[in-house]
Amino acid sequence: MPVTARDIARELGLSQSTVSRILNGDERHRVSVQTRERILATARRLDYQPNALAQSLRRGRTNIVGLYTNHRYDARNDFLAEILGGLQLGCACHHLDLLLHCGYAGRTLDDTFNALRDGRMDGLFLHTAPDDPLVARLSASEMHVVALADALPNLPAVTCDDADGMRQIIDETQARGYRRFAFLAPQFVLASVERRRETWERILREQGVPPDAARVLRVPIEDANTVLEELLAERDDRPTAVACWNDRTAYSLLRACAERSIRVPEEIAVTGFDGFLDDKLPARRLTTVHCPWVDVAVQAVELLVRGIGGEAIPAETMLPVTLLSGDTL
Amino acid sequence: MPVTARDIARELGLSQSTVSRILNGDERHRVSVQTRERILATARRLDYQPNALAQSLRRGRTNIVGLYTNHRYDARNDFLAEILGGLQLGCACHHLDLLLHCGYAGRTLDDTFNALRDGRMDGLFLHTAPDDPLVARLSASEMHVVALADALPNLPAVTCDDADGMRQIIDETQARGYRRFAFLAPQFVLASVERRRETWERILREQGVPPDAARVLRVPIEDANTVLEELLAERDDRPTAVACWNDRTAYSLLRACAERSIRVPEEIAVTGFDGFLDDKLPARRLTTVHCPWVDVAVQAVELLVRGIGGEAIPAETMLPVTLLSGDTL
DNA sequence: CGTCAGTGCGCAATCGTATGCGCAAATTGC
DNA sequence: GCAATTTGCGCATACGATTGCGCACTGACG
Repeated sequence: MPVTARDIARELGLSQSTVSRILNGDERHRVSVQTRERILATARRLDYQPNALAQSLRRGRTNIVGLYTNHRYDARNDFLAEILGGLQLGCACHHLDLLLHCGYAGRTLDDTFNALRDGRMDGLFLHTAPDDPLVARLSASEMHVVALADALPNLPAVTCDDADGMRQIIDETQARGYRRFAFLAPQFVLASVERRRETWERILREQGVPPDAARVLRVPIEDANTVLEELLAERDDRPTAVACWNDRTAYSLLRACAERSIRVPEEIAVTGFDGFLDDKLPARRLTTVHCPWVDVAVQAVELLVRGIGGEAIPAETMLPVTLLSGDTL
Repeated sequence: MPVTARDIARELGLSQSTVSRILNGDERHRVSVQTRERILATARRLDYQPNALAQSLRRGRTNIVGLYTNHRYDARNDFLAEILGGLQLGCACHHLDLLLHCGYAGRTLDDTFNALRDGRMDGLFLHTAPDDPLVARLSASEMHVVALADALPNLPAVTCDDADGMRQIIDETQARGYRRFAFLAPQFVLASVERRRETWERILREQGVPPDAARVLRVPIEDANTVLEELLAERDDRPTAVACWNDRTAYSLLRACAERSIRVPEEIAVTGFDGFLDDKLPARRLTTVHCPWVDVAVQAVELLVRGIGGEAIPAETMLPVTLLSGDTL
């Protein structure tokens, strides 16, 4: 059995409340120096560790923040790894720990929502689709929430300036004289991706590119190859500049090109988005946009902490991105 | 303010204990059907959600398990991503959530240890070095712990059969006639890596390979290139078959070879270890050993749950690995 | 009519800590 | 020497749930 504050009190013939006050350094409560020392010594000797549950229950504060995402953690999703690393960094600064909600199969929306508001955490980071019903439930609740990477309705968010990144890619692509374009988007909906796509479409339209020379293709996350090969199999009006929604998709495309002996960037230009993949991979250096996801997460922690502290926090915090020039454009 | 069980009781003129029993489906406590219905209806109407902290405090069970690792979560560490995905899967089956301990700068060993035993979690997954002082502290404590991927002294572990994987690699390498060997190990100590290295050294020794034809090189995790280039710069007795401790290191080596126009596998054979990196990367197919880290994590959850339930659990659970044949050997 | 089983529910302690308030003893002030 | 203050600490309750035990009432049965 763990040692409690009451054990210390009993041992010294004091009351539990006095022990508690000493251990918390309560200045308003006067205690003799000897008593203080005895309490501290005994606590050390008995290897006392306050019960965090009892403290949280009483204080109304757990020092735990949660992360909910509808995506899977795996090696394919290096984005989440970056976010997680950043959250860990940020949380460490504020002595917070991070609770990952593990949704079980057959859970309902209510189950999930309830698990997120049962008092175990002070605040929540959210990464999901804008139409996830959870978003509405959470924004209507008392919960402190910060959305990560993608803006969500009625919730504060920390994002990257995707639109600017996409603009830089297009400028560069146009400057090099490419004229037939494609954008590879995922099949699921992410606000940031849609923002990139919209920017891409708008700029090309503004520059007078005809609609049939600016195609958007939806790529399934698990099996990208089919779509990519169909794309490359086209003979005559195959796109010459393909902007991919993320680096992984770009790498898949590069591989497909290599297999068909299509020269990059001579015959086709390829660009990615994210820019955190290890450049030590035995791959060519991809032209991409670096999104500072670690910083995004760190910022998000700052905001959530301020939100929990009662401050108002800005609706959207957008971090700048930078173009990484490789040799695929 | 959240609704409590007392609120429901007050609303209905009942006692809080009756409300609690109904909501927990306590069969031994007889209650009229009408009362039961009224309680359930009111709970629904008031959108009641029991406070998890109070429940945990009383029940002595939090349904939270922790993960402690001394490594960073980031895109370079896809191993952790796999583990995390597996833990999430396993936890979901048992309605557990996962608490990531975020160590803050300047924390002492005691701080960390105390944070792990303050009652917030029922058990812990551990991934660290065998000489981490935390290991001894934890194995001496009452905490339920399962080590992940690497065996740790006096703690149950779930691992992969690295030795067998390494044996398969060596058999294949020898069969193809390579005669000068090197093993690339990381600079930090991981039990599983040392096991791979020992197997590698032992088998080569058994097969009569002279010691100077079986070299072990320690590679710094952050800057592998220097070591790799020194290795490749050697002219005459450069190794012809290099076994890397993981896939990332192997990919780095492949890249270094490509830059120096060294043909793989004609001039040098390269093998990896882990086998979960996306084969959609624009890289050649690496010969490697697939370690089922997701399954390892899922197994670990099963064991931890049984340990928490009071069952004795086996000291080491070793999962089989499989050789993935690429074209680099 | 007394008893006994069964029904329906509440009292109160407990988990371990935090904290407002009060009270006795010691000290000070005049 | 008496009041006023200060020192040093404990009582009791709260946080929100779980749970052993007991009590009142009802109906049945002999």
